[in-house]
Amino acid sequence: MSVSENETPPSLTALTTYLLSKVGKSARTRLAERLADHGVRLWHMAVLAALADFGPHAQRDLAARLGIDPSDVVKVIDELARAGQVERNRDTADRRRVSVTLTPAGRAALTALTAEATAVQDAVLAPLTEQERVQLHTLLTRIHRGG
Amino acid sequence: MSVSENETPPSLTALTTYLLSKVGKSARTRLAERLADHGVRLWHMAVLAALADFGPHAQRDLAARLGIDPSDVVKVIDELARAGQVERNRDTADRRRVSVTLTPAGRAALTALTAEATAVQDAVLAPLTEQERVQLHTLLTRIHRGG
DNA sequence: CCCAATGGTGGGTGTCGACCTACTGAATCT
DNA sequence: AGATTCAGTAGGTCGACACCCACCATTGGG
Repeated sequence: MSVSENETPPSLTALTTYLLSKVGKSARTRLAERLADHGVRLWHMAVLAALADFGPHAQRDLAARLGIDPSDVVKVIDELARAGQVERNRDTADRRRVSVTLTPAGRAALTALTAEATAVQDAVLAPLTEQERVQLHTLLTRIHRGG
Repeated sequence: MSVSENETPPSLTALTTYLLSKVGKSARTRLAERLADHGVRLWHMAVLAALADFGPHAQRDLAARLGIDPSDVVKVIDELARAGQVERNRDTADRRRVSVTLTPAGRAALTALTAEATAVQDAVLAPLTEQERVQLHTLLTRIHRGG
């Protein structure tokens, strides 16, 4: 039985693509696990964040902003509303639209979720110094905006 | 109708966790699409890479190295074998084991797939300078080894 | 006033990855 | 030889995610 079976093939680690997808997935998974303890998934947090940052949205606008299907937004909002973190109100001007608003409970939930995300971040970025973390964040931001 | 509905919530982009998972997913998805043109998925490439870098493996060892379930390795190897990129041979010493070997066709396939990965990489990392790409790769490598 | 377009809703589909179980043939231990 | 462990295999489950279509209420244009 050979000794070294733990190492990832260098052919893969040589590819930034691979590292990106691997590390990203690790971050994603860990975060998802933490969020699950709060009974939410990643999209719930994204919706709460969008509402906190930009105020009330029509559901259609939420879908556009977050890049998800409108019919999926419905389901996420359903669950957030059931948890009292979000409020649905028919738009008085255009009664087809539903305006979604963050409740105080929702804002509190977002704070808690953000704390979880930060915790995961500390764990994932443990091997890096403070300065390197900033560096990484800057690089990722550039990529994110550009692509 | 508000003007700015395209921006991602700052609450999210402030989290390296978020950027990591988002950018990582983007890389993953793009790569998967390219690989699909060759009729393979990510695991196929990983297996080919492992065989190229470390030589023949028992299927069990492949599973251990890549961190996937042995029963899933079977399916991947099935497909690679059907494509003639890999050879199954019973280990003469321990006839329970199946030694999996890379064929020349497999090596050629890996080269092609690596080229695709590099292409995706260029696209994803387009906003970065050469030096920054190296920087990013170094940081990711540290994280990958550490976590 | 009728018709087309729009926002929201419910339901269903397909893929993918991770996982789990039962079974086989072979090796190993006693 | 018998019992136990191990490698591989076939099969199914489950959750997440993305996507799609049909339907309803409403709006706005001709």
